[in-house]
Amino acid sequence: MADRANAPAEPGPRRVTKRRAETRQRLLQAALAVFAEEGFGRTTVDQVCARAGYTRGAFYSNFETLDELFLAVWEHRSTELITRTREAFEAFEQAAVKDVDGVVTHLLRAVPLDEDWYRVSAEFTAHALRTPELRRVIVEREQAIAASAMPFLFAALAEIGRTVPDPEALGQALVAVHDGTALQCFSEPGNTTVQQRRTSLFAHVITAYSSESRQQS
Amino acid sequence: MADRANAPAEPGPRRVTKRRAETRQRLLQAALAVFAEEGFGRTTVDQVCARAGYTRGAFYSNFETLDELFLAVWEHRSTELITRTREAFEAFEQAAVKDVDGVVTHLLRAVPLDEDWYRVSAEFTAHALRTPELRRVIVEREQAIAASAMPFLFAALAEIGRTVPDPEALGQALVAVHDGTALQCFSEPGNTTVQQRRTSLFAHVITAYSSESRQQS
DNA sequence: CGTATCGGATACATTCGTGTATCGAACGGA
DNA sequence: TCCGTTCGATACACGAATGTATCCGATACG
Repeated sequence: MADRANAPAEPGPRRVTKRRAETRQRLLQAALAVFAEEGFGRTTVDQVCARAGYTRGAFYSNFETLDELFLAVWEHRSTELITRTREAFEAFEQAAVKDVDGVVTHLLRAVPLDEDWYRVSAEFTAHALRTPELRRVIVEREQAIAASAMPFLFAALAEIGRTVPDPEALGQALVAVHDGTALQCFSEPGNTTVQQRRTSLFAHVITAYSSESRQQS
Repeated sequence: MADRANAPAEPGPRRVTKRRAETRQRLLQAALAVFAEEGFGRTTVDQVCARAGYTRGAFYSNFETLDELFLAVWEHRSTELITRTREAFEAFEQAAVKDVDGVVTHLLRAVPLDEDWYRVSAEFTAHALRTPELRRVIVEREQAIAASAMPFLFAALAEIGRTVPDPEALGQALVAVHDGTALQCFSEPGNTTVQQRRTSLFAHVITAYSSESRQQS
């Protein structure tokens, strides 16, 4: 009650220590792995902690409920992937692209296909649709993805003399195509045809949503 | 032990009665609803039985495990949807289509968007990726979908003078687009723009994967 | 260094779900 | 109508996961 220091009615932990951040991090990492293996719904607090090298005490000291952890894991990992993608794009900066296929190659190389992540996000998606306050989280994330990747795509297209009349429509289309084709690739891992079709679907969509402007830069 | 009648070492129930089929059916139906609401992973045997108006005895008399029920529900519902779609197509038989947009309209009207089903199948998908012997089930289903719907699509396209060079590629592309856009529609229910974009994405893809042959029929 | 707070470990009580074994009623065949 | 079989209900025992309360080692700070 009689807190003298800087305690303005904040019930959270007063001083966030270094150790705490480390623990939290390891729990997030472990949870992602366990969710991918067991499924969120069948995952137990103990499994996550064991995989991270803790006991259940660590969990209850950092999270209230498994749902909270699920959300944290998903947000953490998805921002991580967005960052990684942007970095990959920046690395391509000066690489020359000649045509739409070249753009697609870049795009697909920057956007990784991660089966573990697919499993987890598929289940999170279903979970979010069941939880009203989580719906917005999903659309925000999709917008963030588009906002982060599109500029690079435009730049690449501009290089080959193409412009995009309706950027948002293309963004939405590409996200849909990415999500939809991901499953196909995972369910037939060895099948190269599926992956080629994925590539050409991207090419077709990008072509359809962009138009030849004039000269190449 | 000393079974005299027609018991050729078959451990399953000898005579499948009418009541049994009815029970099974109601369990499947109830399970679908509960899975959609609670998620498969968090669903309990008792919840399913209660919703169907039974007690747990009914379940254990019809299924071994929840996983088995999950698979049964998914297979039942997805074949049901395939049938329904084909019927919808057949009803359109003589309706006149003028252009690609007309074809898309038909297509989207025949293929329903069902959020409950999306939730369940998303989770089933993740579940199947975790379970080696279920991967093939998914690809088989996707092939069945394509095989069932494509003929109608070709017929409609033929009517407006278009042919499809690579049918399988188009089938795969459309399934991917359907799956990918479904989530977008569900996460922003009120947003009509999203749905329009979905429609035009279908149109673009169909256009890109078909070519003008000659005259209309 | 010494001390106070923090963070994770441990122990405990409790709830919840499962699987099985048994019972009784409905059903189907003659 | 009667009898045997089937199917779902009920009861029970067990295991597993949760949440909390408490303890002790680690860490930050003066």
